[in-house]
Amino acid sequence: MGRWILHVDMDAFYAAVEQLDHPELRGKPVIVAGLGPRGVVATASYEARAFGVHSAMPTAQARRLCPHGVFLPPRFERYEEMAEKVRAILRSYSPLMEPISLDEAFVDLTGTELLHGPPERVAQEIHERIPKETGLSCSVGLGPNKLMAKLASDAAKPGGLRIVRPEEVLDFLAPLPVEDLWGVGPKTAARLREKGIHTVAELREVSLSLLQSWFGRKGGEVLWRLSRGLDDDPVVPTRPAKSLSHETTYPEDLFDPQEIEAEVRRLSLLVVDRVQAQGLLAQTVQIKVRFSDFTTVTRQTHLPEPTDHPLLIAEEAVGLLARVSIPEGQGVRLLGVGVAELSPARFRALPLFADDRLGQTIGEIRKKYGPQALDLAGSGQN
DNA sequence: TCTGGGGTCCTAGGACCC
DNA sequence: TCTGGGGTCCTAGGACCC
Repeated sequence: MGRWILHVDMDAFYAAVEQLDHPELRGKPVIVAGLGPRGVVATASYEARAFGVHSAMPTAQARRLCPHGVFLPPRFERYEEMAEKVRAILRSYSPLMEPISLDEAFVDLTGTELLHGPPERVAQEIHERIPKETGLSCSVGLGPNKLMAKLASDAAKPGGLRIVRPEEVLDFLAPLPVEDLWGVGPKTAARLREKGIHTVAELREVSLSLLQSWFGRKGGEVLWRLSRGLDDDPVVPTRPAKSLSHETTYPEDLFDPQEIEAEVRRLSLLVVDRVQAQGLLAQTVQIKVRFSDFTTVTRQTHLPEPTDHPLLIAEEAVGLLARVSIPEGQGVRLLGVGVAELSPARFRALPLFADDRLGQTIGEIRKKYGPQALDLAGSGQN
């Protein structure tokens, strides 16, 4: 049976929320960005895009392009609030609603016809309701799968609605540049371009076996299917997180080994706070170090048993740090700490030492009094 | 004033085993 | 005194997404 998948993409979401909350900013170039020396643009309003500003661009560059722009730091709690409003609207049409980020979501409308009418009409209704009820503009795409729904909403941007019916898929895809396909990024696009392949129509001419010889068994097959609009990825409302991490890019590179170690402990505790808050245990600890020249290394270790113990995890992270040799003359630009192999804490194994409640206690104190209440030796300010 | 932060997935290569 | 051939597990790196 054919599926109907809808994709909603909020237009310039963070900037639009700022313009909603601050009416005097409407019609002006608004740029939500990291404001530090190494910040990047999260979202530029369409007025700012006219100056060439776009997401992921260094804020410094955006300031040069758009000196009169209004630069604001992100207010994620507020965006989350508005995202939830949008999600509530979407959920009223199907329980199969999958948020992709704060500003995007898929809805599986297959089989909702008896309840809500034909998917084409539902798409129109959603497209009208979201601006009416939230004050924010959105683009809506409807297609036979996630791939086509997303490409349809891309084509509808900004503020439009686009429906791609199954029989229209191949013609719709044909003229698109390959990098429009989900999963084809700059590297893959460049490799395809070298081979003279620029559009999806051209990609479709390449045999499966040739694609596989270029991009591996799996990668080749994915490209082959994408170019034909084939995608059976299901809409999944919630998936358990597979990893949790915190990372920081420092305004200036770090050189002092003690400071670097203290930062790794600090990040570890931030991660553990989240692990405990979500009632999880982790069995893998990983760190990430980026040097002045932007080269990045990672180290990870598998623990003998799952844990949410702040000291244990922090010590593991510091141990991983010791396995990283910082190249001559390089400072540390970014540090990250993460955990993976997560499991629910209700399956916690009996503690090795019955009276070791220290880890729990640290977590409880930090929860009650905030992360500064109890830092590990060496991670304080001094 | 070059390049965020939080994720997912895939692959290559070495260790190890039979 | 080069070279087996799987299979699996683990780690590090990289591509990609928003």
